[in-house]
Amino acid sequence: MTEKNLNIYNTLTRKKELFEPLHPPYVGLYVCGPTVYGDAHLGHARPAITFDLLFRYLKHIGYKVRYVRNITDVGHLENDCDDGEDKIAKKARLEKLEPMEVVQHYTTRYHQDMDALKVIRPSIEPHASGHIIEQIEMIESILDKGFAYEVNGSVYFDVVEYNKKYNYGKLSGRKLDDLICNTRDLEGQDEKKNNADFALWKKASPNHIMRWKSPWGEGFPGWHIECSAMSKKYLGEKFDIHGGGMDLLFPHHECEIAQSVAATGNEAVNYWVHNNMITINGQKMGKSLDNFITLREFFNGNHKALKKEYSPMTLRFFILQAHYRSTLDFSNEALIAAEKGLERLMEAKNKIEKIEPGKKGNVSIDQIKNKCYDALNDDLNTPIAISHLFDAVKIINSAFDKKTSLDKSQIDELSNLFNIFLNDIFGIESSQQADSSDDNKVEELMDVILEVRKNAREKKDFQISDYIRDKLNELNIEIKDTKEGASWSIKKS
RNA sequence: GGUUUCGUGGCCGAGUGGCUAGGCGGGGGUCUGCAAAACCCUUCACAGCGGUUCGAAUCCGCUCGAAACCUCCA
Repeated sequence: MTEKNLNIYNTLTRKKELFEPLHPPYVGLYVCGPTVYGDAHLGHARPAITFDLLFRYLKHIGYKVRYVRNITDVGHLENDCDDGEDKIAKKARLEKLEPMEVVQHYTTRYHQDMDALKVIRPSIEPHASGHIIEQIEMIESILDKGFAYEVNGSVYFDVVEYNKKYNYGKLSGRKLDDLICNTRDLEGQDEKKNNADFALWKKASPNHIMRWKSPWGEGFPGWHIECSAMSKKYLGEKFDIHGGGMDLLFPHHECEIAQSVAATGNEAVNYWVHNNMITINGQKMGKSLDNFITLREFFNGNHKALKKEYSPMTLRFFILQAHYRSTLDFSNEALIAAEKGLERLMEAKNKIEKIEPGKKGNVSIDQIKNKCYDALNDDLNTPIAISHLFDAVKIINSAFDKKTSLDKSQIDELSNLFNIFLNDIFGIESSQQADSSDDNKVEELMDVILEVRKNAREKKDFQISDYIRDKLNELNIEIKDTKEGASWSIKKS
C-alpha cells in the first residue's frame, strides 16, 4: 500500500526513530486510560485522539494492531486523604453509591464522549479491578526476585535495590540520589526503606471500601502495577508502543519500567510515546488545578469560560491542528478559528463530487497525497498534513468555480485524498448525519422553500426572497446562492 | 533546588542553517439584486544579548520569561 517508514519520537531515547514492530505485521499498543471518577475534560481528549490517530494510521499502513487502553477504577490515592482511601472510594462515600456504580457511571459517560469525538474504541479495555489476580502475581514475582519487601501488610518496590542492577530513572532522566533527597514526606512514608520506593500493594484501612484478599492481607493494588500487569497479560512481556500523557512520565511510567524489568527481566516497551498537555491561560488543564472544562461542557457551551458551544469535530480538529508533542493552548478564539477552518475543509470535500470534469488540470494531487504521508510519517505531523489538505481546498474551490479545470481522474484522486486523510486517518466526519428518515422530509421541505425563493428572485421580488433567507437564517439555516442555484446548510453555532 | 521542555506575526499553530507553512482575523478587489460563500491580492514574525557561519528564527553560550514533572493527574 504505502511505504511503512513511520518515524516516531521515542521518549526513551529522546529521538525520532523508525518504527519497526517486534512481530510484523502485528503491533501491540498500550495507552494509559482514564481514572473514572469524573467526567472527561478536554485534557483527556488529547491522548485519546492522539493515540486514536496512531491506531488508525498504523492500521492504514497495513499493520494489524491490538490496542489496549485501560480503565483505572482502583488504586489512586487522594492527596488530602490520610488513610489511604482511594479516589473512587472517596467519591463513592460522598455520593452514597457503590464504588462500582460510580465506575460504571463514569465509564459509560467516558464512552459517550469518546464516541462523539469519533475515537475508535480500543481492541481491549481492561479494568484494573478485574485484574487483581494478575497484579498480585506480578507483585509476587517482584518479591521473588528480591526487588520488593513487605511491611505491615503492604508491599513496596525497592528502588535502591533495583537501581543496583538496573537503571531507575532512565525514562524521565532522573537520578536516584536526587529523588531520595527531594521526595516529600507523605503518609505511610515511614514504612518505606527509602523515600523513592513506591507501593505495589497497600493494606486497606478498616473503613476502606475497595479491598481484595491477597497473600499480604486485605488491601488494594499500588498506583502503577495495573498497567504493567495488564499490558503483560494482553500484549506480552515485550511489546511495541506504550503511550500516555507527558504528566505520566514520572513516576507512573518510570515505575512501570521498573516493575516489568524486575518481574520479568525484560524491558517491556520498545517505543514510549507521550502527548503534551492542553493548557488554559498558559497552565495545564487538570483535575487538581480545578481549571478544567469537561467535554460535555464544550459540547453544550455550559461553562463560564466558553463563549459558545463547540462540536466534537471542532475539538478533534483543534487538537489535530497542533502537533501532539506541543502544548496546545485553549481559547475561544483558537476554537472558533478551528471551527471555521474545519468548515472550509468540509465544504470543499462536499464540493468534490459536484465538480464538472474537464481538461486535465495542471496540478498534482498525487504530490499532495505524498506530502500528507510524509508529514504523518514524520512523527505524526498532523498540522503539516492538514496544511496540505488546505492546498487541496484551493484546487477544489477554483475548479468548482470553473476558474480552473480538472479531469475525472484528478477529481477521483481528490475524493480519495479526502477520504483517506480526513475521514479514515484524522477521523473527521461530517457532523450532519443524514441517516434518519426525518432528514429526507427536511430535504424535500427545503427544496420547496428554495423553489419558492428562486421564483421570487426571478421576478426580482427580493423582499420575499430576502425574507425567506433571513427567517431561515434565524433558524440557523444558511442559504448560499451559487451559480448552480441556492444551497442550504445548518449552521453549527 | 533537581529533571525535562518551551519562548514564532493581532490570535492559534508548523518549520529548524539559505527556498511561501497553514488556519483564523484585518485591509483591498472580483463575483452577486443585496448578502453569504468562493476566488485573487495584501498586511504583521521568529524573547534579548553575544558567538559560530558566506548566510541563523534554525547551531552554541549567556540573560530574561513561561510551563510540565519531582505528590493523584491525560
